[in-house]
Amino acid sequence: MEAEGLFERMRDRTVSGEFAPGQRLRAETLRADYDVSATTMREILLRLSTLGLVDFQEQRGFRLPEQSAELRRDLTLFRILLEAEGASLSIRRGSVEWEARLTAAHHALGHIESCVLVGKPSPDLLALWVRAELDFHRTLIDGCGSDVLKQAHLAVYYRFRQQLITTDSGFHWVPKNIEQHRGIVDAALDKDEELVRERIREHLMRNMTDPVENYMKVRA
Amino acid sequence: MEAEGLFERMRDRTVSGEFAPGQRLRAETLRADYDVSATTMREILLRLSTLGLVDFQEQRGFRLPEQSAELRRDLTLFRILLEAEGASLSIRRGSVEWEARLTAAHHALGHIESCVLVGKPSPDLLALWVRAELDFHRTLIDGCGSDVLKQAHLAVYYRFRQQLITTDSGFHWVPKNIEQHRGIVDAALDKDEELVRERIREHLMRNMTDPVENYMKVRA
DNA sequence: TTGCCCCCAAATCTCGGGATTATGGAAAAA
DNA sequence: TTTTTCCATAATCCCGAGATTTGGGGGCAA
Repeated sequence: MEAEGLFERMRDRTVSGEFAPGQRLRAETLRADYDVSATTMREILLRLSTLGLVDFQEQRGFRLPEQSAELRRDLTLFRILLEAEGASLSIRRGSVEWEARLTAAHHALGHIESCVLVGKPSPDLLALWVRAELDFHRTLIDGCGSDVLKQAHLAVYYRFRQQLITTDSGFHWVPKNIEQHRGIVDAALDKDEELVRERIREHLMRNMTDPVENYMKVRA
Repeated sequence: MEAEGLFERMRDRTVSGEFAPGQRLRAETLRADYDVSATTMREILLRLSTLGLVDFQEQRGFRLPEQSAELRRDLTLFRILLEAEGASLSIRRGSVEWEARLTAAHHALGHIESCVLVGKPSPDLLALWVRAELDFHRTLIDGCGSDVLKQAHLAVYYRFRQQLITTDSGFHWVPKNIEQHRGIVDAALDKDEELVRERIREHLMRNMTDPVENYMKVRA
């Protein structure tokens, strides 16, 4: 079976909220889901552990990382560093094609968030939103010209998402999210690097200032 | 056999210059070096590929990444971003214990570089220098309080080192290196964040401005 | 009751083999 | 001579099973 698709699918599962923090991930159990051997599944889990999406201890197996406010804060600050720098570089390099893609990604994300506002929060809609949000933030730094930065950002994004699998079921933060995204795009199109940095910082900081008590688990 | 030690040993080999850029890394061949099976070695190589230290293509095996000036530039700029930010944060948090460790790491590195100046460049001395240089740059950001930043820095450092395995055999750059390291430490002890950032940038930029033609392969 | 040690069930780790796929050279056609 | 096709060789990839280690429960002594 194609191992590369397996890797991405398992990566998505580790950040989707399907597993609880600290839960053991037994290769022998997961193997049945894709009809592969335990060895192959172990391979996947080892690779995920290199990215920090799975905890691995020799002779003691795999488990999902525990949640921690400090790690959440750490990942948030690092995302701010990378996205602020990446967006700033993207602006400085000034590609019209990048601006077009950014507005497109923002439009798609905004559309989904509008749907969230009126309709009921369904798991499908949440999945769509997660994908659109990732696409938006990746596009934001996509013109920076540094593959290394983009690669590091993607890795930290997944860890960040994993730490936030307990997300608000009421979507009460959506209005402010729409406003912040628009603000970032506007500042980017104005080529105001400092303002973009500040608004990215403000936008990502939200995840830390909102009290954890307001969050509810969403499991598939 | 203990797989964790294997991983670190193979990681060091991929950045030591033992293998040529683009060289194939056959699990079946490498397995003999540690008396393990090809499966175990494949596991190690897969993990290294996640870190970017080994190229992996399905059904086409593993190989050492090619050298490229663009990648070297990219890694350098990213190191500057992380080290400047990490050092700045370390200064801001102002731990006396961190300052002590920084001066200690600088002293150790300076001692080795002094030996390099007088003696002949031996492979052992080169290995000592590599270790001391890594230790110095890790210590520089060690007080930043962000495990995520430190982890990302270590990962990019290894990729950077791998791209520079073709290092100057004459060590003609050592005097300037000593001067730059001292300048960074002095600025750090003065708690001058901006100066530290500028000197880190200058120090790391050296690896890009020096023409590649001046470098000679050093193989064990 | 408490603490320590031993033993057994369960899980992990490693291995060699077999199925699948890429590679490279030779032969045939243009 | 150059290009294309084909096939033998060699490597990769995946699997099931055996060897090794961990964790926990029961027994014995204090």
